[in-house]
Amino acid sequence: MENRSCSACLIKSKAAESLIDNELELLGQNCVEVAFERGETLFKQDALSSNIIYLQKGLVKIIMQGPQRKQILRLKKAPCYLGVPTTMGDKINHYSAVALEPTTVCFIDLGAFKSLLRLNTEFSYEIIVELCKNELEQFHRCVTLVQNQIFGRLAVNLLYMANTIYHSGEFDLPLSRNELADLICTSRETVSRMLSELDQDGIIEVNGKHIRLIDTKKLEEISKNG
DNA sequence: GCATTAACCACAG
DNA sequence: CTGTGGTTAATGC
Repeated sequence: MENRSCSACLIKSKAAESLIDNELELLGQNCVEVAFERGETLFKQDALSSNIIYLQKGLVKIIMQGPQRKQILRLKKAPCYLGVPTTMGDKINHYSAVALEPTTVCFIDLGAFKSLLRLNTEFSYEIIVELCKNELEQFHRCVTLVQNQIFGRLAVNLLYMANTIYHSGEFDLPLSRNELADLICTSRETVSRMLSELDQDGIIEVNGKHIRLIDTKKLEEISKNG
């Protein structure tokens, strides 16, 4: 197997920035880079997991099969780590990850990852920070989903895509209406209706998957009150 | 009661 | 895969 030269990598994680030469070597010997197309599964719920995944480039959806239906837990954009909780926390994956656009990831051997956590405290620290930020985001998402009405939930997620994922008020939805419904816990019909209603009210412009935010102020209001 | 919200069903592009 | 219309159940004045 060809060794990765992680030291030369230009898209190192913040944690990996703090690794020294021989640690990067260890990482390089124990990781593999893989490219995925849109729709391909990076890892699957219920499968044995023995890798930590570093999402180098791209966008994925994290999904969990519930008792009733599929739930989209959240979208994750590179660069970030995936599967730390599900790989460290149990033998099998508790959720799946599917690419939403061409995506590049590094599969890191769990043993090597654990070694790095022990060897380099700065590395561990950065991993903990990332995990904590994730947990906070999840808590907020949870409260939004439970307490906001659907307009509010939709608005929050449109703003998230514009601000955090695409850094633009104009973007193409990476999800179908159905998936968007799975993300904000509603039905696909309701998503369709709400999008056209926001369009009619001149708050956003909808053209199939293409979205343009027009009245961001209003949308923010809806995201807080609706 | 009456209005609102949102799910479910059916059917058409 | 989407959009729309009708129906219905739950909840709140």
